[in-house]
Amino acid sequence: MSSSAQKHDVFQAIADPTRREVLRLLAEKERPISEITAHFPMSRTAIAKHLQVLSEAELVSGQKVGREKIYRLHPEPLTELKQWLSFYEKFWENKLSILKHIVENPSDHAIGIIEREDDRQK
Amino acid sequence: MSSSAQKHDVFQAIADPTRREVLRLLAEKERPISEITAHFPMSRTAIAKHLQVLSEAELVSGQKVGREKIYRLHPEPLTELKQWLSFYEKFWENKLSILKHIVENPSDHAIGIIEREDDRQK
DNA sequence: TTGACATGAAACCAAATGGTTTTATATAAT
DNA sequence: ATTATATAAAACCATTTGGTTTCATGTCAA
Repeated sequence: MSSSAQKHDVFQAIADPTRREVLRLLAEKERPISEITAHFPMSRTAIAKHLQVLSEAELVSGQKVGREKIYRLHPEPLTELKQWLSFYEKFWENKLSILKHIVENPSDHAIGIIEREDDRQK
Repeated sequence: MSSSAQKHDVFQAIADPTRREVLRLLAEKERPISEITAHFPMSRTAIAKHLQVLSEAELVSGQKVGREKIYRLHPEPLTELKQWLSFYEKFWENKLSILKHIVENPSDHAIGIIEREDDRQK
């Protein structure tokens, strides 16, 4: 895993479940690497690399304090994700609202039958 | 790239820029593989594999019509992304609103503002 | 000052990823 | 019937990814 900047964007950064869990941990509070590592069944080195990826995406930043390196969440880049999502929201919200309408008005979706029944009665 | 189901989730599916562009194209209208391929500088086979990944994440589905396979967008799985994002929204929106407030009221930015906003939330 | 602790850095590795080319098969059009 | 079109499937390949182990370095504590 190289350390050059700009190699990972926010989409790639959140693709990995371990990294998403790291973000969740840092959302609670800032933590040193070893404390983060304690939550996972893998080595400190592996976590350090995940932090590197998150750092390239600018979702976290680390500051050395004494012999520890304290990482903290930096959620702003997620706005890019939100923007990307908003484009698709209209699509699925439309679909879901149609579904919602059917569920809330169970009589409506048999209109054809009802009209035919009315016709018969005439 | 294997074809077994459940191997790719929505987070992985959208991590690749090509796949995001494929989604955008399918948001406009449903299209056969070759029409999608025409928008990219890579082979039809490569695009077919990307469609496979998107299909595993249930973001698209393909239906054979004659000799073509027509793919269409299936945006519902993006709700998972939206839910995941909503957890972090409060963080950055808080930060941005504080910044906005400071920008709009240059006179009264010391610490007091932030502490007062924290108090309101308690 | 001597360990113990927290991290950094490098070498290594297997598997996944993102692409290619080749070959085969079904359908449409002439 | 023949040919062109659209896709499928498989083999192959280089690079990236996600992990490891090992060794070096800086810092805190006794």
